[in-house]
Amino acid sequence: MARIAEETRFQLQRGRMLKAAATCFNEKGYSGTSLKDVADHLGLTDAALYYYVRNKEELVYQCYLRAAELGKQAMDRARTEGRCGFEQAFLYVRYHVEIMVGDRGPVAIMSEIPSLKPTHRNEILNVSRQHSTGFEEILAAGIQDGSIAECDVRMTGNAIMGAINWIPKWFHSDALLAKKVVAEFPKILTSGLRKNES
Amino acid sequence: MARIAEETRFQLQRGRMLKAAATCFNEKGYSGTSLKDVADHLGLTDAALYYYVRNKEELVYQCYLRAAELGKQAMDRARTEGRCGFEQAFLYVRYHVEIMVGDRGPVAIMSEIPSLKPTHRNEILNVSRQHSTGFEEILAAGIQDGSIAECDVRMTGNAIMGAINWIPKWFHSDALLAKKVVAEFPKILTSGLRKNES
DNA sequence: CAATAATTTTAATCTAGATTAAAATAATCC
DNA sequence: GGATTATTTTAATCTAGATTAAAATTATTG
Repeated sequence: MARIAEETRFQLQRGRMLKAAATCFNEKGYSGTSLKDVADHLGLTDAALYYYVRNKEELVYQCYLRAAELGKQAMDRARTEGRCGFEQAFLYVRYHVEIMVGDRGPVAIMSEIPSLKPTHRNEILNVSRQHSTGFEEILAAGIQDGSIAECDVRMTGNAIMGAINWIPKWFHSDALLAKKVVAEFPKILTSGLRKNES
Repeated sequence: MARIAEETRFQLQRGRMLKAAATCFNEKGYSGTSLKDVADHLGLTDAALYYYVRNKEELVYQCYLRAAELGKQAMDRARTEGRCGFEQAFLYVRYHVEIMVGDRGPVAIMSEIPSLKPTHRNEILNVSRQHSTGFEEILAAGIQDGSIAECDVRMTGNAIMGAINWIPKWFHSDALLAKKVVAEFPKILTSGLRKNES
């Protein structure tokens, strides 16, 4: 029964569903998107979604999990490739932004974490915390290696990641604008980190 | 019938209600907060809220309007007091952040603009657009007067305001942390704007 | 092609929570 | 203190949209 092929098909649809859901949630808000809205994007019936997900809560959860995964990928890559703290921070912004405005997106804004069921909520919160901590470590490393000026890594991390997380609020699939964002955001968000040579 | 006093009372309760609603929306998410949740914060019954607001949609709308107003106040003040573009940008961040973490808050994150009814949605979108434009003008003025380095004002505005708007996501009423945020955020968010004396 | 498994639809329910109307309480004023 | 107005509660509805079960369809496999 072609296990591999079947799983691929299933997972493909599921992936499409998560993208459609993220699009809807970002554009129409959580309360504004019904399962029918998501299903319409896929040419399916709302009931069909239940084949892929237990309920709406799980749909949201999966969207957030995907968002977290993509963010982690960006950070891992940046850590591998960057040769100093500053470079890692710069690349992280670069790669994460690239994901948010690129074809792998859209990435769902995590507006509804509180209404996830406890297990899911905790998992998402943990992953998010790890992600924040990871970025703070990059900043701290940069201060150590002299590539980043002294700063409050916690606040700086919050500021930079907030700017990134907010992107879906004003960006909606536009290739030209996407280029601009990728070109500008990394510069803008890290130019303040540079060690001042005064 | 003491018009003035009565209106004061009404408006006081209404103001408390908006704060309570903003708190709930930010902490429990939109779908996660029922009118009963908001009412509980005030020691009232859910039905009582209908004396102050036509329905839930209008409650959200009022919260957003209040958020927009507070943001505008911060910007107006910064424009008046700042002596150059950079100073205005710095003060705007300062004052807006002060509001978001201070006693006049909390400020509701605008997650559900799409589910507002058209008139309300458009009004909020207009005000937001004006606000963004206002900040971009400050940046442009700073570039003109030489206090801010050349940059893409649109992207820079999006980055800085995104970082500010995201604050309620991780900040929850904590006086000590609030002090830190007010001390750090303005520096962090504007240090990249400075004209490089190289 | 028959059989089995995977996917989707149809057609009902089911439900939390928003909303409403009327009654009750509290405040204010002369 | 009695009358009038403001505020809140009680006790029903009402509803969009989530959920479910069973049937129909489509794909896959030997």
